[in-house]
Amino acid sequence: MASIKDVAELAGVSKATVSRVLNNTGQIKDATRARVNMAMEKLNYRPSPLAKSLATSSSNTVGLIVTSYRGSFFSELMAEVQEMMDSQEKFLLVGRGKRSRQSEQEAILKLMDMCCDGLILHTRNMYDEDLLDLAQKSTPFVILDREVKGLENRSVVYEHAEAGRLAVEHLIANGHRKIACLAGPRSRMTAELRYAGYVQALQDHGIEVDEGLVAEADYDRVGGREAMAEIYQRHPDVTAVYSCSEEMCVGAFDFFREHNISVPDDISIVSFDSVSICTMLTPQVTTVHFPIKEMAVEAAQVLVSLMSGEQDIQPKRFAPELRLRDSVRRLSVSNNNAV
Amino acid sequence: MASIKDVAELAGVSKATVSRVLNNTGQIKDATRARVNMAMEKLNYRPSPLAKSLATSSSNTVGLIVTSYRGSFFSELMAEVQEMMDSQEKFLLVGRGKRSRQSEQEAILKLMDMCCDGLILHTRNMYDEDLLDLAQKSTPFVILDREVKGLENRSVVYEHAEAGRLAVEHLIANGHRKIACLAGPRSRMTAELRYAGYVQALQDHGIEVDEGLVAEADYDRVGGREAMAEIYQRHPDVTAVYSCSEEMCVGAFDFFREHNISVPDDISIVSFDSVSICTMLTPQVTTVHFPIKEMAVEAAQVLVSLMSGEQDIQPKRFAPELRLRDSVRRLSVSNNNAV
DNA sequence: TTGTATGCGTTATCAT
DNA sequence: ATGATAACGCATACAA
Repeated sequence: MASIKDVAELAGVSKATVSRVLNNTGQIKDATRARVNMAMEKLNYRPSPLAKSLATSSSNTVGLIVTSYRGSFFSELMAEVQEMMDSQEKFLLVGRGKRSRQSEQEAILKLMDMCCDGLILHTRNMYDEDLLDLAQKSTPFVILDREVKGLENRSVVYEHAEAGRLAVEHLIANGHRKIACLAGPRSRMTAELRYAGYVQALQDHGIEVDEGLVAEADYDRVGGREAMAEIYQRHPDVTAVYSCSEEMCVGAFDFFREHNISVPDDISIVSFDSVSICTMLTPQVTTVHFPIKEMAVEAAQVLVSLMSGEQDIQPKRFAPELRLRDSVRRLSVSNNNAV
Repeated sequence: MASIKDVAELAGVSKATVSRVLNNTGQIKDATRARVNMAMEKLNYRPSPLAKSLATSSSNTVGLIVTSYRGSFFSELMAEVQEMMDSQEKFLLVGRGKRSRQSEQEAILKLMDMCCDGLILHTRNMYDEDLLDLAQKSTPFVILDREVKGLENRSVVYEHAEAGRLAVEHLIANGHRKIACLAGPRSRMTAELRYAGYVQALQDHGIEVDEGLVAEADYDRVGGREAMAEIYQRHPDVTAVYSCSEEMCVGAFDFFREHNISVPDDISIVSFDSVSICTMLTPQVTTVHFPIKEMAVEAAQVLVSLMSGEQDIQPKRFAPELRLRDSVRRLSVSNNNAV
């Protein structure tokens, strides 16, 4: 608990001088620098980040805000951001906006109170206007996986709709017409976009959208199983499913296992995927990859640029990519009872 | 950016009074309290946690230290701890000790510098003596998944060896004798214990330990696949495998898939598991469950008790539990070419 | 019930 | 090249 004062006394200099050697600022005689360093050593001195932050209104810290701490998706995101920040000697603070607009805003304020030098926002419930308001404050931030008009240069985005279209297109190209959709919660923009991609692909091929083939779940495993069950009950004749999250895909497999439905013989499936859970299933499932790691790194890099004062940044946009595996069967024309 | 001073002025009181209403301390006339609250409201006042921490040497914060941010194991741990701390209105700070003793110590010091009120340590490389030293300081902490002599009342432990024994015992009970072991890194105590359980079970049944059936990997998926390949090459006649981590189990399944080896027809497998990855595989694999979530909650609760000054706490001990599923086949006696 | 004054551990401005 | 000193925003012991 030695403070800068103790060091100063032991070294026979003033606090100011100690502060200078600490921060390598100003000109210091080698001899005194040595004395100061000795004193620090001897006292086992550790500067207080709290005091420093209070004095400078900065903290060598960046904040990451997410909606949940659960699952590999989050941990990979966090890991990538921290690793990027390691090179900047910055510490990562993470906060969680539960499921409400207000909660997310509070999390942000909390991190700002702690004087984070920058923020990465992977939030889901705040309004665009909230973000616009936030941009008025001085703390730089970048928005992960969301495009806000007016904040394009701070948004790291992914083409969810195009990704969904790609996935469903693949199913259609393989002769499928009765395609189920395991959709995410309507309230989430990205879920809406993924669903839009489904609709788009069907329309492109003149296939009517049948609401009975669509079921909504909370992006999670049990939700996926239940949604799959629901659809199967209504449409035992589905030949393929498009899953909007990897967890729901696992849930679908749970259902298939329980009912002895074989993939891809009895049913084909394509899923979104970000932490490769889909490659653990048997058979490995064909996916559209959502590159959360790369996006996290990009967000971190953009933030670093922002914090160092750069202005005109054009964050990379991430395009979807289809990863062909073994969960899609080509439907022979005879089986094809479509349009 | 309004400070307590601004509030005081606007309310026409002293800073001390504002501080009092802020912390609900002392006696305050309702009228003044109201004025102060109004002023806070009007100024959009937010107390600075930094200044508060500096003044009080506490922060309403607890620290969690882990070795890696990757994977569901970590995120579930973090999520559980945060949820427990929510009820205490405490914020969670998380730090990462990379892979060295020193790095872990630094992470701890860093969190202490931030004035964490308590620490949960899920570290792997620090020495027992380091922990003993740490106990001299005033910051309370609890050790997760490690038993340190002299710190039993701060250790939340799991019986890894017994868990391993249980798993292998199950294989043996089903007639297996040639049992491979996908072991974790020797350097990790828990890996060592899990391996010890393997040895114990074999010895209990008079089965000789064959080093050729054992391969070490880094607890991860690719490591598991490689280890499995290695063993298979040496011993194509293995009938069962004991996997010391769920990720390695996934890796083993990768190998099986590549070589058309069927579970449990061609080979049986039992694995450690903590975030239920093993239930995503086909067939679902029989596991010994490592209850990370429950242990995280227990650790958090013990820490809360510690922080509130309680002394004689006896943390719960966690016993292993076998979860029977579909990855183990009973070997008929005729197939049994063992001792 | 409220105010004054001091300290927490830094940085930073202004002298010297 | 170095020292004195005033912030930073809060808590708290002591007065009143």
